[in-house]
Amino acid sequence: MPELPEVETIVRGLRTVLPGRTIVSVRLGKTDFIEDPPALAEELPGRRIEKIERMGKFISLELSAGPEAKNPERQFDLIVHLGMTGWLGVRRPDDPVAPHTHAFFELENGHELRYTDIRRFGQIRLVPAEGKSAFSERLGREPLEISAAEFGKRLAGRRARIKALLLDQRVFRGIGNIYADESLWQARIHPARLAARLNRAELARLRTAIRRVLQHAIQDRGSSISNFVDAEGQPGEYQQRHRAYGRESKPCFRCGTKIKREIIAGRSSFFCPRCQPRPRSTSARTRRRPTS
DNA sequence: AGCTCTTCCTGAAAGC
DNA sequence: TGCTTTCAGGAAGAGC
Repeated sequence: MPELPEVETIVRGLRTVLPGRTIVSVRLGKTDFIEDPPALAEELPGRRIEKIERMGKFISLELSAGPEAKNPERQFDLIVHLGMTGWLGVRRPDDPVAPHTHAFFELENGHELRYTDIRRFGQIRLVPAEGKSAFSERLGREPLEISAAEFGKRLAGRRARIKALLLDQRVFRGIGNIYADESLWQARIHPARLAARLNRAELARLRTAIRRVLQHAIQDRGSSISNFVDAEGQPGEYQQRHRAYGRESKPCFRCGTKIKREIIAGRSSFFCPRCQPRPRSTSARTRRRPTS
C-alpha cells in the first residue's frame, strides 16, 4: 500500500539522517524478496549514502565507494520497494527490533538502517550505475511533474480502463489503488471508463485531481492503512480525508449517494455511482469479434 | 492490446 | 469459543 505519498514521506524522513552515513556491515533475515542477497553483504560495506531519491514507489539510495569498499571502481544504487507492508528507517542498535525486520544496515555512526516487511512483497536490489537509467526508463512519468500535454498523450488511444492505466507503473509511476480511486472521485470519472474515451476536459480534471490528491496526501504524511508509519514511526493522516477508498456504503461527500465498491481492473475500486457515471459500453461487456 | 488468473506472504476478519 | 477460510494487495508472468 505505500504509494507515492507514503514513499515520499519515508524518503523525506531518511533525508534528514542518512546522507553522509557510511554502511559498515549488513545483516539479513529472510531474503526471498532480495534480488541478490550475497551481493548486499559483499558490496555495501564501505559505501557512503550520498543522495536519496524517490522513483515512483521505489526508494533509491545513491552510494559512493569509500576506501573500504570491495570494488571501489563500481558504483551502485541500493533500491528499495516497500511493497504492501514495507518500512525503512533508522534506529539505534538497542532499540527493539520490530517483528519481520529482515535487513539491517549498520552505519558508521553506530545507528542502523532497518527494513521491516510483514508480507515481504517489497524488494531490495543493488543496481549498478550503468543499469540505473534502464531501471528508471521502465517506469512512466512522475504524476506530479507531467505536463497536461504529456498526460493526455500517455492515455491517448488506450482502450484499457482508466483505473488499470493509473495503476500501471509503466504509464505513470507512483499511483496505487488508494490514490487512483481518490483522484477518480475528485475528477468525477468512473474507474471503468476507457482512457481513449475521456475528453479533453476530463483529462484535464483528472490530471489536476491526481496532483491535488497526491500533494495533499504528502502534506498529511500519507495514509496510514495497514500499519503504515513514516521513517520516524509516526502514522500519516490522509486516511481521514479519503473520499472514496474504503468508504463502501457511506455517503458521497458531494452528493450523499452511497459509495459503491466493485472489482475493476482486478482491484477493489470505490466510487460514487452518481458523481462518477458508469460508461455504457464497457459495463455491458458487449465485446464482439467480427466473424471470420 | 488488454483482460483474468495465479503466485508470492501474513494477519485481520468473517464464517461456521 | 475456537478453528478454518477468505481476503487484501504491488508486481510480474502465464494464458487467452
